[in-house]
Amino acid sequence: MPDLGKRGIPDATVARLPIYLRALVSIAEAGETTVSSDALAHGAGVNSAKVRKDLSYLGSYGTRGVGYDVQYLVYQISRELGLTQDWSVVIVGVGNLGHALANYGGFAQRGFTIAALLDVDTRQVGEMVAGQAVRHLDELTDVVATSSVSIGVIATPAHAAQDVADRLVAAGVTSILNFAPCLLSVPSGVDVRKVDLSIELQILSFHEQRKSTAPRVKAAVAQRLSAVPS
Amino acid sequence: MPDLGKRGIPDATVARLPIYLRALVSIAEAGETTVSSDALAHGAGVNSAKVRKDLSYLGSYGTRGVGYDVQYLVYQISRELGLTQDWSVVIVGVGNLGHALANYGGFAQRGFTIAALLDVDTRQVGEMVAGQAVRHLDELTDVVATSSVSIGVIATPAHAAQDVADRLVAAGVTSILNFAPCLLSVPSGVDVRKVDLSIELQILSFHEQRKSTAPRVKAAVAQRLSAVPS
DNA sequence: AGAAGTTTGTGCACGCGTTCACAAGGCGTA
DNA sequence: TACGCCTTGTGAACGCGTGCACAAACTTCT
Repeated sequence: MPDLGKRGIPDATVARLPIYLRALVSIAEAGETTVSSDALAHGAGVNSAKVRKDLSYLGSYGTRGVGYDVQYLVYQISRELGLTQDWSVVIVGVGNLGHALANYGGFAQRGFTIAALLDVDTRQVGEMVAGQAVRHLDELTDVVATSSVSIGVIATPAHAAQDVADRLVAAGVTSILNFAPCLLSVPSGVDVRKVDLSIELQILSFHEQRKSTAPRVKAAVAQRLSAVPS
Repeated sequence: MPDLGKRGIPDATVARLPIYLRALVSIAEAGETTVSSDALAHGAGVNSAKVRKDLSYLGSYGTRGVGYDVQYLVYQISRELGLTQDWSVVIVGVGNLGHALANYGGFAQRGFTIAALLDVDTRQVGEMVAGQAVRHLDELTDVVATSSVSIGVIATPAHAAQDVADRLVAAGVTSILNFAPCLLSVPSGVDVRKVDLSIELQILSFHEQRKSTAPRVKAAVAQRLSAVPS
């Protein structure tokens, strides 16, 4: 039993809350006003026991024999995740990935406002991306102060990432989302999450190789897939 | 003790092997020919006991009193991850994210060859991206067959992702990397890994909120950061 | 050769997360 | 009201992953 001294939600549960949230929005759009743990589990790709246990960490928001009120649950999860307030984000590095992130609609949709796009490349500075002019990295401290930025996104090459992280921390940013393929060193109290595109591919490669070298599995999969050309 | 019936490497270990690999390459570039579990742990951001236990699943490749031979370890990890062979990859969806992925050097560098870039938008088809002409999604089956593609990357909007996944599976792809923010349903035998940009931000939001509502922590962090303006 | 210093490989214990299984509780119907 | 049906909430067991701590093994120095 996790020692929740009144508010200790397990990390594994926190990581699933956004998934539940997305499933709930989808269910709400389908016109449902109430949802069972089983239906939500199906929409989120997990089993129902996990859903019930996860939601129980937030409180007893369900009704036995009925299920959960969709809108109420959306609100409770949003509140728990801190999505009832807006967060200002800076994106550092306006290469291909920076462009993609700046144009990704999923951010604004969930209350994340892009306060600025920054780069060191003077050729990029001034260019319009996603409705904003790219500004120079040296303006970071100003941007963080005036827009109350608490989250920084690093979309630079690996060799520049640590320097950018240091600047972000010095400017007062306490959460960093790092897309650069490298380890970041930050003081305690600053959260870093890492998204690494090539690591995901390498993990797939591992499993793919095992399929190739396990002829029985490979054959079974091939046969089933050819038998049912969905 | 994990039941490794001769070759059962734990998932948690597999997920760390690419990190060790990157750290090892960096160590090799620094001119080191041998490395201790402690040094490798430092480079990978974990503790040394974990490094030793992880590497012990691959075999006894170290020398007591000395450490691990860097080049040999690089080879063994590469082999275990299936990186000693080239993998063909198709990228479906050539929006901002598709562009970023196509131009990301980390793929080719690790033996992942982009066999084709596909899209349904006829305005995109024919455009040159990362040295390749974008082709229409209908050519998927041909591409998979002629280039022996086993990995598909989905970089489309969410509403198109399930259809693309179905097509990939039907064409014979058995591993999928999904960037679309939705749940994919695939037959067993097909591996799916998901990368979701906005979920990561929401997890950061959760922790950021807890910092705000825990004044003691917040104050301590702020004081420490202002005292040491790195 | 022997002793001292290093570093690996691993048995063991602990803790977190998952899953099962069921009691508790609410709804609908007669 | 009483009975049957449905769904939540959770205690308890299990399994995986982590980290400690130490024996085994190799190197270096005297």
